[in-house]
Amino acid sequence: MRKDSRLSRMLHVLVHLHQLQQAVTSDQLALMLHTNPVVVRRTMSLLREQGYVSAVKGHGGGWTLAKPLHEITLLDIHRSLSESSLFTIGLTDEHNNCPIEKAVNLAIDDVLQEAETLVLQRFGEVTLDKLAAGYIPR
Amino acid sequence: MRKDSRLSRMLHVLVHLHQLQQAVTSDQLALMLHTNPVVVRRTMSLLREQGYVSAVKGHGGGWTLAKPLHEITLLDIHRSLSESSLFTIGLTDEHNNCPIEKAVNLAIDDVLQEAETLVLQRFGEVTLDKLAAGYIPR
DNA sequence: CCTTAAGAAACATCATAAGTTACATAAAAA
DNA sequence: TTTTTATGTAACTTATGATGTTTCTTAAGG
Repeated sequence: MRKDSRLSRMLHVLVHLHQLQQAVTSDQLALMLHTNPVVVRRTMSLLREQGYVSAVKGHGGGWTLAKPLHEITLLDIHRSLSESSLFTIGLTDEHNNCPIEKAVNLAIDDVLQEAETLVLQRFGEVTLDKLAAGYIPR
Repeated sequence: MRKDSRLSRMLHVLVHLHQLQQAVTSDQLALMLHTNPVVVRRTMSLLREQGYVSAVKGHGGGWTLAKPLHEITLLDIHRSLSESSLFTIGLTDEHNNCPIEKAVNLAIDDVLQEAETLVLQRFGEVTLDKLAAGYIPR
């Protein structure tokens, strides 16, 4: 299944922005991420809309952090990037009146909800300054 | 992100197989799932390889349960269907010597591992006879 | 031998993150 | 003012893997 690596990429970018302490262009970030500047703008613009970075056009322009790392969590970035489900598992909804399908979906969804809650909570506990310092696993 | 609905579909099929108590053809299952008999064979054959169902060719043939529902868990079926990750989030591995990328991946993976462990454990606790009886959420 | 069914190979479809092209817009420098 | 540098954005292409389809083979009962 295709993976969404935007969270990983953007976290990487944000910590680098913090360390460089100056505006970095989309072209520079694209080189860093082995990708395209338009992909960088597209993804970074989601973070700009939520106030985590700002962009300046023209000479000397580029991207800078709009908040200190310790005020940004993994959850903040995750939420900025995606409204879609965390899981590759999907439910079917083709038999509105079938009690078996209902029970199956309930059982799967029950577990996935619990796991999603856990992931979001953990993501909310990790601020980006912890990544800059070299993350220590639990 | 495209979802994998095979788990949901196969659980649905297995509980129906139990209730019908007779061989059901791929064509019948395809009608039930609003899909194609070849898709049914392809997916069911993964369960056959693990000994959860058996298939008989020819007249009166079709698919039957090879184990009682109470001896099959959601985890069994999930494992039979997929070796790939549960999550739509992927990590990047483009900068072998970048400590920031390492820290980012470690932080994300740490959380996802914990969540995956939880999901697999919960899936292992749910036997299919509970679905047949009408699943009651935790 | 005919019919019914699974097994299997080869190919098409679909959705979406990622990648690309092209052009508009804004700001600083020449 | 003109040029250069940068983001903003629309439109399109590509890659990937579950899903869907076609076609043929194999096996079993009648």
